[in-house]
Amino acid sequence: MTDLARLLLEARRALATELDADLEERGFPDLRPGHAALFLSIDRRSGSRLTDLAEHVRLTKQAMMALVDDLESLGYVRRVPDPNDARAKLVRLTARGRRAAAECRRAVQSVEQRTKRQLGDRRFDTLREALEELAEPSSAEGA
Amino acid sequence: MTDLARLLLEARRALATELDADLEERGFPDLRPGHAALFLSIDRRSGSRLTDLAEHVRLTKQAMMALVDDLESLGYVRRVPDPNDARAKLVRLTARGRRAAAECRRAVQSVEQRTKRQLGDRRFDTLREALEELAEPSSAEGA
DNA sequence: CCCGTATGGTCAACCTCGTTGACCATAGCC
DNA sequence: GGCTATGGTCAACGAGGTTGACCATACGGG
Repeated sequence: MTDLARLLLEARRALATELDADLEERGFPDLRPGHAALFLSIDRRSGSRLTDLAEHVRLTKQAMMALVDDLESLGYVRRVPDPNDARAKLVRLTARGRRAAAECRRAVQSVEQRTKRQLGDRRFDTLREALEELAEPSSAEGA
Repeated sequence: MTDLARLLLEARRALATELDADLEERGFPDLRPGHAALFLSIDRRSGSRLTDLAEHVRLTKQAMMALVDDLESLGYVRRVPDPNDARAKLVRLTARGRRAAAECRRAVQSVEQRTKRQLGDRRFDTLREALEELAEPSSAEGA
């Protein structure tokens, strides 16, 4: 079991490393896998709220904040006030951000395709399914 | 893909949390899942070298050191000089350590059994297999 | 016998990815 | 008009690792 846990960690790291390398090849060495998830979730036109992004990616808003801070300081994203809610801000892609988002999609696609090829569609699906079941909080019930 | 990575993380966390809770119920609230791996790897009679433990668990020796430091300060383990090699030390279970190790084995077994039941043996095996393939460094080749 | 290299353990610094807790400002209901 | 809920933010921390540098001992070859 401890090795299962370790395998989960290592598999994740392998995937992350691969995506990272892919992103770098595409000219975005400053983007890390975590950012990609944000790029895939953000609304391309109007932008998205921090809270919505966090929820979509299943992160705390604080964690999402850190990602947005990164991307903002790198010039991929800008925070603009939400016209409909003075508390909120919209995280909006800059022109550069739109390019990056597009490459992220491709990079993610590419890794996913390769993984599917490596594993075969059936095992890939089984893997995802099994992980979803394990990841559910309900797993650890029943003392 | 980014969600696959996330699932790997979450699945791992779920497993770790479950093991942690199990360990606590067994009276070892100060043990964390990382320690369990050590307990499962250590030679119960003569003890094991740090390097061997690290290798067995696929950790750097520095990371293993931290675990051993923990367990030593908690009184589960002692470092004794290796009679066959003045450079080396043997990490040896104390009496308390032996009890803890036994409970760790049971806790790990228990989580593993439950997981197998949850997933079914076939999917469990597929999962492990798939993870092993993904975790291999060879996965990310070919730019 | 002595030297160079390999190996075992250790220290220090750092990173990623995430968490919880506390707060403030604005929303929005009654 | 006040009360609670919500959006964003700051600060601190934790787990679980990594790399790099080092020192002492081991061990093989001249």
